Amino acid sequence: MDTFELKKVGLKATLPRLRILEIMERNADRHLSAEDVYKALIDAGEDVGLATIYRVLTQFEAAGIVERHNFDGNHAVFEIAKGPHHDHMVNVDTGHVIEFFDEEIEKRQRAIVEAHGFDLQGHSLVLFVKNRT
Amino acid sequence: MDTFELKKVGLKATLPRLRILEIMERNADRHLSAEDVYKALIDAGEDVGLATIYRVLTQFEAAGIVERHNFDGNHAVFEIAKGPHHDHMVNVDTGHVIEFFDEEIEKRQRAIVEAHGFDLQGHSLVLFVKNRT
DNA sequence: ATGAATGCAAAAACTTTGCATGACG
DNA sequence: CGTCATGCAAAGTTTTTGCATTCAT
Repeated sequence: MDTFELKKVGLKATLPRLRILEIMERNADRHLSAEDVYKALIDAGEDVGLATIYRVLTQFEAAGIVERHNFDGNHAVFEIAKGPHHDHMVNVDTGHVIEFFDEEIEKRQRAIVEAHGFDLQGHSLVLFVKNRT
Repeated sequence: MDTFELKKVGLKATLPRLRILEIMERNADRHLSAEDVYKALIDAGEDVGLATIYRVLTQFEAAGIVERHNFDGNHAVFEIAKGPHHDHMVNVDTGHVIEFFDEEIEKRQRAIVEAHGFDLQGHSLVLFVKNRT
């Protein structure tokens, strides 16, 4: 049960939160918008409000349970925070999202930030790609 | 005069477009929202509509005159497309944006995309940093 | 029991669009 | 002059908020 997962981060184990967490886990390989989660729950016969999805996903983000991304500037998508950090490649033809990790890039980022006298808090890297013709 | 700059990319040299281009050039070191540009023009006594700012900035983007960024997911900012490509560092304490370029990162990006069998169309890299305490 | 969480509807924030008028080439 | 661009206002999207009710502990 995910109940413990929620209590662990100080969130009451309410039904909507459990359902949303289930959806996110069941779609661990995808990036879902708030609307996507909402539709999935409505389709499953749950009685939930879109506002709750937004509120809960924001709480999950703060708790480190999910990550929020803005691949396009129009709407946010969420993915469950599974294991190690990774960045994303978006296929502009299909919309598909591919995950990748490159230690070299991570290392350079840290070096650059150091050199400017800052601490790195986080980063967002998205590569926009096309199928090779 | 910027008239030629506009005609060069196939845009009629209208007054609003010239004014907007001026603002962008005068603030080449900043990242302005559509609202910022709008206010600057209103303050300068120009009679312009916010819708025009959005339309023109979108055209400028398509023409390669400006670049659009989404540092946060809430609103777009624009900067004049000056010289060579660069990425951005956002100071989360102050909101300041610092530009940087790293050939190593660029190179790795190309290599990663190659390895996945794609063509790189573009990328978005933002480092979120904090003042060292 | 009691404070937190929810659903609904309304509002907010940003951006786009329809249309009549006005400006560019 | 014909067309394209503009301003205004209205509509569209996505996300947030207020409030009465319900739920978890």
